[in-house]
Amino acid sequence: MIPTPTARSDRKRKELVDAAYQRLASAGFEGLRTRDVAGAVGVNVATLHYYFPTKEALIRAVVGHAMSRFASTLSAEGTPAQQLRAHFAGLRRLVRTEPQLMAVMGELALRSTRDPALAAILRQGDDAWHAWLLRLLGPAAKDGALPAGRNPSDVAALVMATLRGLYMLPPESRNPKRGEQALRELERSLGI
Amino acid sequence: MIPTPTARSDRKRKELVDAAYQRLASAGFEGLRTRDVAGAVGVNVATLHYYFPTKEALIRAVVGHAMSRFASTLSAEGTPAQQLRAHFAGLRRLVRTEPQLMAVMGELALRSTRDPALAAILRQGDDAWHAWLLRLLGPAAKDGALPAGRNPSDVAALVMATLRGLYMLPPESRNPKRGEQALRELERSLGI
Amino acid sequence: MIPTPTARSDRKRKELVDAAYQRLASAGFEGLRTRDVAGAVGVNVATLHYYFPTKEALIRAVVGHAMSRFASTLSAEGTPAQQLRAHFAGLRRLVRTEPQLMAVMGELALRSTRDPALAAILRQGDDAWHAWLLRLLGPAAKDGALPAGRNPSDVAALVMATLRGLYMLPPESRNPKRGEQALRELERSLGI
Amino acid sequence: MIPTPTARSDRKRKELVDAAYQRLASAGFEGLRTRDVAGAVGVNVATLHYYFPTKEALIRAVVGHAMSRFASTLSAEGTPAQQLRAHFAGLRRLVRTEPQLMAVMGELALRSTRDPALAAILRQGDDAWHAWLLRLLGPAAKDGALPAGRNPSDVAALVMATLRGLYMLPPESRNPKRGEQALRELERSLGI
DNA sequence: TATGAATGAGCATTCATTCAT
DNA sequence: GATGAATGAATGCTCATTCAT
Repeated sequence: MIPTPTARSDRKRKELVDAAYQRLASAGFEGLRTRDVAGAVGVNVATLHYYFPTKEALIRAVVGHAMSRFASTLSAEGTPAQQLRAHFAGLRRLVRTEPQLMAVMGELALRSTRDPALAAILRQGDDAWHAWLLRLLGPAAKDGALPAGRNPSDVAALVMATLRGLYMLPPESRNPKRGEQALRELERSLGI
Repeated sequence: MIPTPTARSDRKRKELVDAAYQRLASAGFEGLRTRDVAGAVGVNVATLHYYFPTKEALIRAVVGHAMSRFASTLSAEGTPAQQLRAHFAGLRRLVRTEPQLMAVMGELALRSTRDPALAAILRQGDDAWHAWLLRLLGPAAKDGALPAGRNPSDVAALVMATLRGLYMLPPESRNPKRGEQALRELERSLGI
Repeated sequence: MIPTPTARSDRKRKELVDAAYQRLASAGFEGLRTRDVAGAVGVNVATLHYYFPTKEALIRAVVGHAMSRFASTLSAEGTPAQQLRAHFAGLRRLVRTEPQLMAVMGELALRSTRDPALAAILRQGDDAWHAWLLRLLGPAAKDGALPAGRNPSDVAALVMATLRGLYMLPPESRNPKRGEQALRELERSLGI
Repeated sequence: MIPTPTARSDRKRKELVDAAYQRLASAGFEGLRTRDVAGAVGVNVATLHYYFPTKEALIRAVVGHAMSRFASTLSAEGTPAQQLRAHFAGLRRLVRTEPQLMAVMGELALRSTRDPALAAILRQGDDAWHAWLLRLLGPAAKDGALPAGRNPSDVAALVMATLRGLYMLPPESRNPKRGEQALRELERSLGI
């Protein structure tokens, strides 16, 4: 089937968003240039502005893309314990197969200080993540899988903080082996 | 005593570094401008370049400043458990009294992807932090203060990852209450 | 009767010219954009370029439109004195009902410095206007309606200069009441 | 005497304003480019922006320059009739020696439709011009130099409208001889 | 030491124009 | 006839850096 004009146009939009996403991951907001993004897709800068009126609009689209990529990690099946394990495994895999995502999330998080709209979006994602973890940790607490006396909500917050610390800040800034250590220890403390 | 030329010169260097540090915290690398830094100190941009040949050189000095500020958190006295408690309390206080430091550390961490020299410096700090925690957690493990079977080195890595996640990424990107929850849970899990 | 393709095509051309005319009046050459003109008619910019190969061609058409609108003021009936009075009244009315025309004429006049072809067209209009006034003022001079010793050609030139000064330069640049004063005084000096 | 830095800086500012003034006269607002202005002075565009933060600021300075040039025509000595004659002669000379001024005034007048601040400035100039003419025409009316029954204020308004029509719209848009005719006739009607 | 003045290279954005469909 | 998509060449403005004084 020949793609309709709209479909082709949609594809180019996505290509541009993806190119911007890649550049944001590799160069940061500091080094994000519309010309580079356009060039990566093989089009003129003016074409980029045909699809996105401003750089800001492009960035918003990248934010949406990153958030949806991140959200995809939260879908799983099986028992709560299995899902939790799958979540950790999924993140590990994601970091290996698409390290850009975490770099982008880190950039977005840092930028949220100066961009209230972005902050709101990130907080929404944060809430969704917490709610999702809570659904898994609640039953685990009843089963006794979670050490007695631990509040599932607090545990979820701890898990999130740790995973952020591990993944949203680049491994280059740490001793490489320490990431694996921390993750293992976190899993152990959750009994998974 | 009248400050010698060198002493006065040193003071101006420090003023410039501090101004750059503040701007980096508030505007990020993305918004760091030499003119603003010079302006904050009340001197001409050209003067800034007299003290720091390039923007890069200024940034290096800021890195040094931030690292030494951070290292100062690691000095403490008392029993290991007391020191650990003091470390957490110190970080909490630091975040309140000098929130810029963590913002700067986050910016530096993200930048380390594109700046091997910076990455090396951050890794050194990381190692020092880990060693310092290990000195506190080792005895704790022997005392049984740490739950049985937990490897002090892994626990230290977990602590570091969590604190990074909590402090080096800005609170704007999270649900505000979740930070305190995570920190409490971390302390609880360490038995402090 | 269904309009033939050519008739429909002609109508669209006119719509575009009129839209360009309106934009020229309100935004000046400085702010005249082909996209805006096309948008005002509800068509794509490419469609505009189907009818007018270049922006210049569109402008030429606007010039023609403006000149013909202006020429329409010169048709009148009655005695010379009546016609002269009607001319003044017509201009007054025109300024009220179609202020764009004078704005456009002003823009064109200013542009004529850099556009010899336009200058030639305007001079033609100028000559026609002068000839027409002369036809009215000549008899008036013989009747003694014009003060003795006044050369009708010179008087016509004076009338034209004054009306240009009053109408082709926007009222915003003057004290508003001064326009009516000048016009009244001009009429009085002509004995009408 | 060696010019102080400020004096040299002032000179460059003036050079830039003058270059902008010339470009505005020759190319209009439509064709006014900061790069051209800078180039005419032999400096980089960035230098232009060192002196004038925005193009608008430069334009404001040009407005001030043009207004003061224009105001200089209003200073004269002698009897009212002599001054009036000198005013006309001065304008004639100005048009010959500095035709740019009138072109610029025309551009400013046209722009005043879209620039309220500019409109206010032009109206001030208009008021000053009217007041000045009134001071000359009032005595003339008493002397009987002005035909009986003519209101000096109205006559002044007529003079201004005519001179605007003659000078602020470029001669290219008219039959060249008509300008001189109109001016002569105006002078004759004023008895000078 | 300090600065006013200057700049090259670059940046996001604009705009008339083109062309395949 | 009409349009969505694309672009080359600007355009106003920025910024780290240089240099004569």
